[in-house]
Amino acid sequence: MTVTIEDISKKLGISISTISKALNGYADVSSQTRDLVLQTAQEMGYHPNTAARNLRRGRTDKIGIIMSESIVYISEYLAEIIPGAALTAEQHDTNLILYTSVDNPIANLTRVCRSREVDGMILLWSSEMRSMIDLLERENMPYIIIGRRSEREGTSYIAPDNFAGAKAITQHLIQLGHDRIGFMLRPALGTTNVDRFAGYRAALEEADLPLINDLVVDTAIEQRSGYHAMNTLLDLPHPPTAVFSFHDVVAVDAMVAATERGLRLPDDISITGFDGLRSSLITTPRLTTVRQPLHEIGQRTVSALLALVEDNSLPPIRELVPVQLEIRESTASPQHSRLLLNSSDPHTP
Amino acid sequence: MTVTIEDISKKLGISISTISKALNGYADVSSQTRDLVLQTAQEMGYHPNTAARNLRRGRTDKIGIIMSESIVYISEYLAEIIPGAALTAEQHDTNLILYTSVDNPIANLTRVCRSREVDGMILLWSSEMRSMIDLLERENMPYIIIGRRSEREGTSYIAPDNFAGAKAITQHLIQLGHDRIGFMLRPALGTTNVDRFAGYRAALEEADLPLINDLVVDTAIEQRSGYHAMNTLLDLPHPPTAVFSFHDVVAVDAMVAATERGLRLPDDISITGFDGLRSSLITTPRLTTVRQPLHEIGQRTVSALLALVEDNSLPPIRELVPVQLEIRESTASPQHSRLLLNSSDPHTP
DNA sequence: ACCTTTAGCGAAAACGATTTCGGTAAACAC
DNA sequence: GTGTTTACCGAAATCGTTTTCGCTAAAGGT
Repeated sequence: MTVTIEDISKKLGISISTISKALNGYADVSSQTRDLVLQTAQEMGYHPNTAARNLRRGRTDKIGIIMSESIVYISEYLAEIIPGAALTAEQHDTNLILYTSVDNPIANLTRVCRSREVDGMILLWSSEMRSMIDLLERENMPYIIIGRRSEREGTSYIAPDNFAGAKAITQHLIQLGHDRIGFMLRPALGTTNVDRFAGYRAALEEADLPLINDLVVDTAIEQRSGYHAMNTLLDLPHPPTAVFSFHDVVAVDAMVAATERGLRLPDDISITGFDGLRSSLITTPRLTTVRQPLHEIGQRTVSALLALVEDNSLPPIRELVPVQLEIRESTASPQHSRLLLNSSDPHTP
Repeated sequence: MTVTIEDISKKLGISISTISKALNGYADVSSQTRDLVLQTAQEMGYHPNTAARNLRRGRTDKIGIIMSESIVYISEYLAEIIPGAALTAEQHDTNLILYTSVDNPIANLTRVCRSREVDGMILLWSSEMRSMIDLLERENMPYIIIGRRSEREGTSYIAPDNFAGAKAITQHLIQLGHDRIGFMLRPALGTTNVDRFAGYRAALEEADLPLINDLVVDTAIEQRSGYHAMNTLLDLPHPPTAVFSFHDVVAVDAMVAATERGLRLPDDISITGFDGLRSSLITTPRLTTVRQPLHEIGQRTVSALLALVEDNSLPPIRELVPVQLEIRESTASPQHSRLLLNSSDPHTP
């Protein structure tokens, strides 16, 4: 059925070892036999059996990417990261294996490590991140965190520059004339949340604007949490004229809430997103946002991980990838905002 | 480092073969030693080496999904299919390997087949589909097409019921009172295009409405092709009052074109999508569309493929998955459409 | 003419599991 | 007491590679 190295050996009357060496570019084989072997292998359609090769070499040329149940559904984000990662992997003769750890992530990851199924692991955000890293360290499995800065010593990551992005978009709002700018947190997202909030705060500080606690509200991962957060802000006696949403999806919810209250976008209230997903392009008005180069993040993550696979004693790789402010139509000057004229009753503007 | 079956053997003073048999549930091992082995394996954190097991069993417990360069970027669609597939695979102790065949799909797929890297293959739409199938047949590799009906004899597929969906959404427009309904084709998509167009035509026929050739326009895969198609329709001396877009992304483009011409949605013109992607939910107004159960399609595809892996002599598996009409705010009665009042000059309604 | 290097090749040992086949001892049949 | 079954176990073959090590013959050095 499938052609093995032995088939070539028999056909050519050359030993198996020489065949293998010819195919793998060893020096102790004459160029004459090498050419013969190469050509015959090609003709016979020979490709080395993956399992046998992996077993002998102790290497699989596969890297895994593990996603927790919740992130499986954050599809827009993944949908851009993963192609970037897969394409880059393939350029290095490596493939991507998808792991979804629904029931028991740690047990699953343990199996993957101990069965030596992959050479390295990409970690997406997960609530079990800490114990996953513990495990990977114990098992001496190379890994890298994608899309999220980690403060843990020795870990590698490729993440967007959330601080710079958040600062830039806040400055944009300030330049438009806003001085009451809401911020929608996402505490569950750890350093991502910390950094974006820090960028927001830094921009306010530099402009000598106060940080107003009432204008900072939480959002959760569940659906439509941006809708509720927006309503909370608009219920304030003195609501903001601009809102920096933690990310695009939340911003879309927020736009719905604002529109339902009869507010005009962006004249009455400016709303921004973050991440630059496709969603941000098809709202009306289109969202001003910060675009993460997700495709590039996927690429660089794989490159970095493969470097770690080559040499696991490398110092940790930690990169913040520059992001891009995308000014669109969801932000404007607050000068004609009805929220300013009659701020005590935003329900009937 | 990693614990092998031999380590257990030495520790317990039991032969390797007995260990293996205990682990794999063979009958000729006493329940006493079985328990002992199982417990010891657990304690030692033993997991069988994947490569060794694959080599011996001639099976990898991996299935591949191959996507062509172009589809890599159709992210919203993939983003729902793939999680469904990955989750289901994992429930069957199988994992998904992602292949992106950029430069040379056939060479890539050949390698995957001949190196026996996977047990089966999922095929997404690709322009090279035909030669891929030829190859898979030759190599006797189980495969299934996802998301697209195939007319080729002997092939298996899981696809949405495009005909029924298209018919339902056209009937919805007819019931609203439209009698000039545009249709945006996507000839590149083969049977998908054929079926959706057939559904459209069937609905017209049943309602005794004529099929008007001018109202049927092409769209291509490139960006914004829906924008141009919409303009073509609106430039007609007698434009349609409703447009059935081939899919949601095209519909979004079409909405932009209509809005730019000062038309009100849905009063002046009704626009529908197809597929029910996230995009369709966040436009203003939200798109009436046909929702494909993408997650379920992913699940069923994997289940079917695994069945074929078990027994490749099975008759082909061909399923059309029911779809769901989602009526939202982008469609309405044409009774107040300005396109009807002044149909010769839609530019200045 | 003798010793040393070099080029090219093949035998054989891994890699870590699964699975076949035969063997032993106890249980059973008669 | 002999023959047969049964329950349990282990030796060894096997999957298809890679890689080490030794061998032969030719080439080179003096």
